[in-house]
Amino acid sequence: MNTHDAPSYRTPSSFVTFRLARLQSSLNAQGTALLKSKAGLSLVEWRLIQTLRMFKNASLTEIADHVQMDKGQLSRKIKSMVEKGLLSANTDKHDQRVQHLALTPKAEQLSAQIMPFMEARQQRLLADVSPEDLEVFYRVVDKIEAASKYRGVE
Amino acid sequence: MNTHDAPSYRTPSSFVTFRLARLQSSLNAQGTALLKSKAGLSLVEWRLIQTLRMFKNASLTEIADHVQMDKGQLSRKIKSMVEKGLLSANTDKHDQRVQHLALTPKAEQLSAQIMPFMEARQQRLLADVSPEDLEVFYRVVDKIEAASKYRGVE
DNA sequence: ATAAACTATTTGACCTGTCAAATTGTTTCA
DNA sequence: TGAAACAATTTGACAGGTCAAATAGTTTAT
Repeated sequence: MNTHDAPSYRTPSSFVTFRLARLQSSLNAQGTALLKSKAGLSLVEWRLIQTLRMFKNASLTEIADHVQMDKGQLSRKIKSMVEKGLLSANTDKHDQRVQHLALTPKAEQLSAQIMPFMEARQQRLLADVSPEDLEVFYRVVDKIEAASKYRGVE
Repeated sequence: MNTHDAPSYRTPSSFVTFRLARLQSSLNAQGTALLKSKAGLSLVEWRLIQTLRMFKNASLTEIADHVQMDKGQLSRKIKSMVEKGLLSANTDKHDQRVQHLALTPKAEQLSAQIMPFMEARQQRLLADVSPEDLEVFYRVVDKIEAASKYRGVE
């Protein structure tokens, strides 16, 4: 139907960033579909729930640090999750600006209900990866992430 | 300032997907900043330019396949890039639905101008990664990506 | 005590990503 | 041929992401 020219020099996917972007896009789609079908949650909601399961009573700013998410987005999302009955917020005694957030029983229960599916998914994703390779993989991810903080000055 | 409870069981970042999402978010921010400062391009524009440098005269659908991008988004983006003078489109002789897209000289020139910075960036990102580790890394990325196509049926 | 500096959160504006339906052109096949 | 099936692209609606400015509360330093 069409004839592409042969790759003249560097292909887009020889950029790590291209590969990772494509991977991420595919993972997002899979995660979104799974969460929606199993629990009617969005990926962001799932992430917040897991983060709060781990860092109990965290504030918006603390969550933002952990999940690397925009505070504006977070503010709105938290609001909607409180309205949906997934999160409860109560004001810090000493600093009235900060709200400590916690999961409601409803959210805890939803989380417990989906967790098996999400863990099964993780295992499927890594099914063919040996422990040694996985270790290398994480190490490389860490290195790339560290380098991605750099903002060039040249 | 606050006391987190100790991680009770599984931390969010023990999910590969969390780690990758965070990495991606950081890479996006870096790439966006670099492209904006060096050439006033968005990440998506850069990606399209590179894709068209590689697959000359590709159509929207072909590009969508390569970069794994939504056709709707692509349609709008292409339109705006044509308006900006970055892309030229001409209709296929045999099928009037398809437009073959190509870079304008302006886009070629912009691309050449930024390429050194983008390549330098890639090298910085991978500076501390040995070739062997990188190979393992890419293999794992491929495996995860393959597994991410799966849509569970349970 | 109080103005200035700082911090947490919210809000507004705007761009990107995703899904589904609509539109337009092409092919198949009775 | 011409209706049905198909394919490429566009459009609409809406969630997610990013940036910057606004708001509200707290701390610091005089």
